Amino acid sequence: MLISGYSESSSFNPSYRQSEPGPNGQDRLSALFSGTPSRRIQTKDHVFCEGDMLRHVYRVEAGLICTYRMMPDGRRQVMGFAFPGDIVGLGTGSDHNTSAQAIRPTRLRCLPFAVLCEAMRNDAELTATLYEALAEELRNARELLLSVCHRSAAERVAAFLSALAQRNERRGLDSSNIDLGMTRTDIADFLGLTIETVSRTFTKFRITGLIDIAQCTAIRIVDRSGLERLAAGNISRND
Amino acid sequence: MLISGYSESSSFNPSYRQSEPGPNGQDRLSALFSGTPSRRIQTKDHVFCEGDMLRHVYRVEAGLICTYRMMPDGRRQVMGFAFPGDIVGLGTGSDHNTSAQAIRPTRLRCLPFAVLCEAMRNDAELTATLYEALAEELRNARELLLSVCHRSAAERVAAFLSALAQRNERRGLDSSNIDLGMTRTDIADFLGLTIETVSRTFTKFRITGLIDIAQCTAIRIVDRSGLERLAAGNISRND
DNA sequence: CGGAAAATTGATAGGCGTCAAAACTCGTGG
DNA sequence: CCACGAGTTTTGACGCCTATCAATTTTCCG
Repeated sequence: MLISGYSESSSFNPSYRQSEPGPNGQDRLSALFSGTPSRRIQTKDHVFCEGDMLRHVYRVEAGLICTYRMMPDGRRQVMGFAFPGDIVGLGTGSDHNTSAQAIRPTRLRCLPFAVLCEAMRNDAELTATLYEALAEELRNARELLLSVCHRSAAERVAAFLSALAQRNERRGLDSSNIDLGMTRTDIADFLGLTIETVSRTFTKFRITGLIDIAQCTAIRIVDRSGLERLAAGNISRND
Repeated sequence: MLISGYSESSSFNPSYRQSEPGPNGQDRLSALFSGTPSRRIQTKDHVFCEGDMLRHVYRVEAGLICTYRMMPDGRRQVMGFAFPGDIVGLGTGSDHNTSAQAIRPTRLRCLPFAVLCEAMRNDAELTATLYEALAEELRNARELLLSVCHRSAAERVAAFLSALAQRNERRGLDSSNIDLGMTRTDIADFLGLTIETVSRTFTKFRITGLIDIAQCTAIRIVDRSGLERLAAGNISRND
């Protein structure tokens, strides 16, 4: 399972750009962002809402953003979490089709969409990079769909924790001690479960020795391979 | 709910291309396809498989394609159905991340990916069109995620039938008499249900007067607004 | 310290998956 | 034209997983 839908550096793979190994689109995107003003927002503040006109594209500098959509009946589907380095707001039409909300104090850089469009018009490399970022989004959305549709609660939570561990690993952080940074509600809405089920599953993992829970939001992974086997569906559901 | 993940003409909305109303990228894409050879495949034949190298992009001329991914445990998630006019195979990295299989005799046009890339490198309009097609994919994947995660079986099936009716309507076809063209298994794997549940739901809809089932694959919609209310979740689940 | 929000734990019920069998569809060949 | 058989669909019985409702405990800040 992938956690963040948005362009994470390590996942770029602009395959259809076969030649021209020179300065790549990612660098150019970084360059675009580096000149922009930064903005600080508090926990629960919205970056944008579903239906808002698309004016800016954002890059998370610090903090944590979650993107979500609401159902007519008031339920919420979290689409992904954007960690520092991730880009939020790409790939919509003229309007945002998700809402984006900070779930802890966050610093963002804001790139006007018009500037990005103008740059894309003159820079095929940059366009290719954004195209790939979007393709990555799509892969993540499909991955999430698979996770949520065809997995038990335990498998979903295990996959979620594994993904966080992998993420920390890629970033050179501690892959055993995970700071969730989000509430049970956020996790539940991401995994298509209820907070009670998420909580019970955490407890079960603690009892079976897969994890340790120091505080609600600080998880220590004790048996990583066990967690990954469970996530992959290789363990009976009544474990 | 949207049925086909892929670029359907009516859904294009290249918002970030603000100027240049001239010949648009869609026309250019059509032009690219019109020179390609066409290929006929039979029901159950694969167009490509998950993990295959990305060599071609396809446009469905006639028939019906379904794209899907497999879970490690053998379960299948249908990602979408591609009807005539839809494009299949976009937006992956260097490999396909879904499989695509004909579920009835189908005719395709095959555009070599290298040709498309070359064209994109020289044609910002075309690139913009493909970018939008990808964004549309992403919207559809998210829509499907919402459908599948937070809706009851009846709501999902109702949404599915409504979407088919809307699709027929947009195409100027009969919006009441729907030819599914797919098996219960395909529908079940798309909606994240079992074939038994799909079948039972169809039966319940027939009994409650929402639909008529002439043959397994030929559905007549009797109470369209009822179906749409149900799809929207506005009716109690024990209806 | 105090109060609100979040998390945990428990009891219960119901929807949907699973297993099983019967009915139906449709293409093939006699 | 009818019969046959494989594949698909329908129907039924049953049980499990998870949502729901409810109460308590813990966490987090002011």
